Amino acid sequence: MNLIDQIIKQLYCFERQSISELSFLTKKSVPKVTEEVGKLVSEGILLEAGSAASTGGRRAMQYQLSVENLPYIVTIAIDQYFTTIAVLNFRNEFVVLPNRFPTNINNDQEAVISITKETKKLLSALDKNGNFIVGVTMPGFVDSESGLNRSFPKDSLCYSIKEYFENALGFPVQLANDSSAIAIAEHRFGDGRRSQNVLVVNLNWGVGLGIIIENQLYKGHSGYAGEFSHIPLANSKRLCSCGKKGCLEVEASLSCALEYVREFLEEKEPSVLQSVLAKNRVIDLSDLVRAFEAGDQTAIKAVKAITYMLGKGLATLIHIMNPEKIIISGNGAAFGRGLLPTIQAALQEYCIPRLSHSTEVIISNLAHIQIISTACIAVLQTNMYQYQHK
Amino acid sequence: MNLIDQIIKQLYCFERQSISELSFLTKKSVPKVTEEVGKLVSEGILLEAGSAASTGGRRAMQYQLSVENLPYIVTIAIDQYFTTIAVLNFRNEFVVLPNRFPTNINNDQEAVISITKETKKLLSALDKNGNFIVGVTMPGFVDSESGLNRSFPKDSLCYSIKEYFENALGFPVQLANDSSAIAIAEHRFGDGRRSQNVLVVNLNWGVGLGIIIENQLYKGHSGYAGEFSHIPLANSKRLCSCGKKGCLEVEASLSCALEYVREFLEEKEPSVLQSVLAKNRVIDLSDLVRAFEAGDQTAIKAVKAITYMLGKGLATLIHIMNPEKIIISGNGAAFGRGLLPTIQAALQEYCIPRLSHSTEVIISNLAHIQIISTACIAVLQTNMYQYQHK
DNA sequence: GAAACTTATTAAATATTTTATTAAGTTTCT
DNA sequence: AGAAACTTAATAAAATATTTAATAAGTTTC
Repeated sequence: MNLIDQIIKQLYCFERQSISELSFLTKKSVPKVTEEVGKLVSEGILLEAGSAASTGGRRAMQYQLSVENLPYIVTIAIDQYFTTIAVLNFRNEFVVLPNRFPTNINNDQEAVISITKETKKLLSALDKNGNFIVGVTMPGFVDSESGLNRSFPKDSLCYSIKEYFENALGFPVQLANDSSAIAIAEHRFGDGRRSQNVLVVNLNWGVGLGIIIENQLYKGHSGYAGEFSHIPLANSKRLCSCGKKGCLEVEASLSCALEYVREFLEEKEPSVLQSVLAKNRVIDLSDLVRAFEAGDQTAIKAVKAITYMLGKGLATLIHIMNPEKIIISGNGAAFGRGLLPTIQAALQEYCIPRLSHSTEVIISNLAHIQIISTACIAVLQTNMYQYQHK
Repeated sequence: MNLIDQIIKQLYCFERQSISELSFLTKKSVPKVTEEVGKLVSEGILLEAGSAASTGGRRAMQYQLSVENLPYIVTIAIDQYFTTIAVLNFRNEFVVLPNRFPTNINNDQEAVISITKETKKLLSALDKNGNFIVGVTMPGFVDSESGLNRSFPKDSLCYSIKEYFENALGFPVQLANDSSAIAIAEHRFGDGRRSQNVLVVNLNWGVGLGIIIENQLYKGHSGYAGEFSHIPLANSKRLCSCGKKGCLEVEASLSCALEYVREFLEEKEPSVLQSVLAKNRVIDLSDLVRAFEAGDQTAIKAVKAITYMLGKGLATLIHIMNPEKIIISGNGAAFGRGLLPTIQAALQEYCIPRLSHSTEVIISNLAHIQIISTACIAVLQTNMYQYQHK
């Protein structure tokens, strides 16, 4: 990774920075950074952005990216049941607002084809002289380098999905696991910004984990680190899709919360959700969030149940990793700070106080986290050096 | 850490290396390394050690440390019930053979005083013009940088134990947690030598964990990473010293194995250990190891019980960390490869196959691991630059 | 409002790395 | 067996980057 690439990426994450800040961030000397920034300014990729606030001496010139001369970022965020497409610029501003539509990843071929169609439709409406980069995030054993999702059989379109999208769309594609991407985004743009060691939980239909160590995503030996979903947690009889019993995923995921709600409603518990169920025949996540925020006892009971088990899982994480922060992100973060009391109760029960006290648990407040995180990996995994001469 | 310091430490770990190997290890250029090695040779700290085996071209000159011009390493390895003292040179050869004597760390003052006495006795018999470095390893929440063991109250001699030993002995002292030190030693001298990401389990009276990521000990936010002992593991009623139930420590430690043996023998199970108990009134670890190796069913039952629970704990580690290798080290490694079948059985039950298959579990075969590891941290934590001018 | 103090920028000196060259030892082919 | 071709190590020269010092541009204090 060369210096120009690094400078562009730092400015993508931090918007406006001075030479000396960039020198610190890239660990290169001031004269060297000055030289490279000069080049980028003369090529129209960087802009002078006024002088920085006073720190007691001569004020530093700040620089920012010139979004006009950089490509648009097409984001394709795939989860178990939905896909969201959007287009952003290098300031993370929406060029095309998010479009969310149902896709079942278990119907892999069908899902990929409909995603391709939607994306093409969107791109044809836009014109940027083909200056696009594409980011794709999805669950599974994803290998970013090779662009493969090894959770699918080799003949599935989802297996060599990077290659598939590159051929179908005609632009460079970057692929990442959804939880890994969210971890990176929370560390760059969210509450993890000032921390070197952060764990980010992707509370979603499953429960993912991204591990940031020394400001970098920890991938493990074969790229599968963070398989939090399937750690043995409870002596329950609930069977997991992986074939084992007592996995965290079947005790602490959003799917699990919705299932609890379904059970409770079947048992005729009084709840505002009874009327929603009657009307829509189904309870979805936003229904549950609204009921939870409104103080509905059934909703609270279901959410508390998964949150407590999540907390028990976090206790194990804290003991092993001693992280500075744990950020609860993903769709489940929509429940907000109301999750914290139950998590803290579980930590109190399962953690050595000295350890739980040195880790801060935070609920993410980043909006559109799946899209932002997809844009983030699109940029960070692309070699920006190539844009020097355009 | 400057280059001279790095070169000395690399040669401590790898014995004999050529310029180009050192250049690779230190990530510095060949001319620079050549210059520094030249200095060290002229000062008598390095010796030319013949040319390397042929690799198809001109043979490289190898260099090694000149132990005569480097200090002796005094190692003080403290565990829950025993302390072992030894003296080594920079080739990890014994200058004074290990001396193991009982010390109860819970009687902190008494233990420290008796260790000091033994060490002084040993040093006075030796003469190296006061050219010693001292390493101390012990269990607890140890902070190597400040030299404090925060598991003890502030007025205990064990709290500011580095300072205490430095004053009492008059030589620089390096302090580390026992499991952290063992992890570093297994990574430098043991089966973890060729791996970047290794987990080392210190199977002892408790169960410690040292995490090596990218060839470095991972310490976590406040230095307490690897508190494997107290992760919630079982729904058992056995109470842990930490006040919680179901901790790994009370299900998978050597203390636990000995307790099982005691119970089994009380229940009059036939065993070779019955006669040992009758003779010595107590069963110690070496008795259990001998019985286990001899195929004694009671010994095997006790060891299998803790090993299975350890395996369950390892499953969690593998899911989260996806390590290349897990090395079972510490006193428990004395049971040898006989531990593996039970561990593998537990992994099969609690791990996703894709993950367990990508991690290799190994039983350590390093002799004197606690002493070697103590020497290792004594050297690696000392700034070797100072020895350039002596 | 000048003097003392900070900090950014630029210039010069120093240090390091890269590249090219030369030396030394292996292998291969006749 | 012995020379030619091939590797790799060690050294020298050139290119590059960093450190240090000097200067410029603001702030704060008295």
